[in-house]
Amino acid sequence: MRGLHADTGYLLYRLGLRSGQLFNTFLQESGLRLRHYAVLRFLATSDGALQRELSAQLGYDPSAIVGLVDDLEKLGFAERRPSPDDRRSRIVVLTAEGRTFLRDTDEAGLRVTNDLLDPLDPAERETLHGLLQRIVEDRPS
Amino acid sequence: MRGLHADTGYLLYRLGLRSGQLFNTFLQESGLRLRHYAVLRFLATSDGALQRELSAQLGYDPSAIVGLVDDLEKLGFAERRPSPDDRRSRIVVLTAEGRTFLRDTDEAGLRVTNDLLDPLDPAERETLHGLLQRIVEDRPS
DNA sequence: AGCAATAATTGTTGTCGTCAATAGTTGTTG
DNA sequence: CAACAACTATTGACGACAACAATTATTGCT
Repeated sequence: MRGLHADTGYLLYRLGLRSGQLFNTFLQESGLRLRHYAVLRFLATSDGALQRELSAQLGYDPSAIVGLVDDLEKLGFAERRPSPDDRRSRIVVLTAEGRTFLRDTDEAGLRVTNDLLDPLDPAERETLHGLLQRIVEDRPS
Repeated sequence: MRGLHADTGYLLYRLGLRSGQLFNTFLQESGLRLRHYAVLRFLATSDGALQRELSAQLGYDPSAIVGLVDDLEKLGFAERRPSPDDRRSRIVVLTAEGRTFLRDTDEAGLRVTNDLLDPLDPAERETLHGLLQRIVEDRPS
């Protein structure tokens, strides 16, 4: 019988852990963690999102979003604005500082990924990326 | 700027989480978790391993191994034996019950992985597996 | 004999995910 | 239009989990 190392699902699990660790150590100096970074980058694409949208799109619990946005507000990278349509909702938007931060750390983030994918050549990375994306998109969460 | 979803490292992180969750829910009924299962399957290949070997090979902290082996012993799936060479070390071996458990759950485990990789055809799964294995083997931990 | 290194263990800390509960607001419908 | 159900953000609690530091017993070195 072969070890669990041979199973693709387990490989994904192990690599996911390692990837998360790499990202977190890279973000450490800025006081953020991976989840903050994910929120920031999502905000950069959407230009304003309700917290429940962040929750749904990123797969984090609504209660987790609260703390993340709190932290980002404290750092001045994002802010909550009242929704004109619904007074229950808050619209979270990226600030100018947040945008600057993203631009400054963009290449550093890519370097982390490049480091992880070191043993693969560019074509293989492209292949891997495509396969992973197909799996993710199959059942979004 | 594209969202973090587009980054391969982040995709790995997200899929790793999902894969771990799937495995854990599958193992739930047996009272085990993913890490227990990894230990069991490693023991099945090696027929006896020191705890520090489990730690090194599986990438878990030595202190984590203690609890895992404790649980496996309580369930009767593994046991600690004194090492004849070194009284500090314990040799962890799979019991007959542990072997039976592995045989019974083997196909269920494969089904979990198949479920996760549903959108990929067999050739693509092989490709993905090969790429992931290359990354894992590059810097084992 | 003395001292550094090692194996297993314990304890601590911070993060994470999930779930329950609440306050305020909106939508529905009887 | 009044009562009630559903929704939004928030708070709080709990267990699972990973990463580290510290401890004990043992071994190897010299």
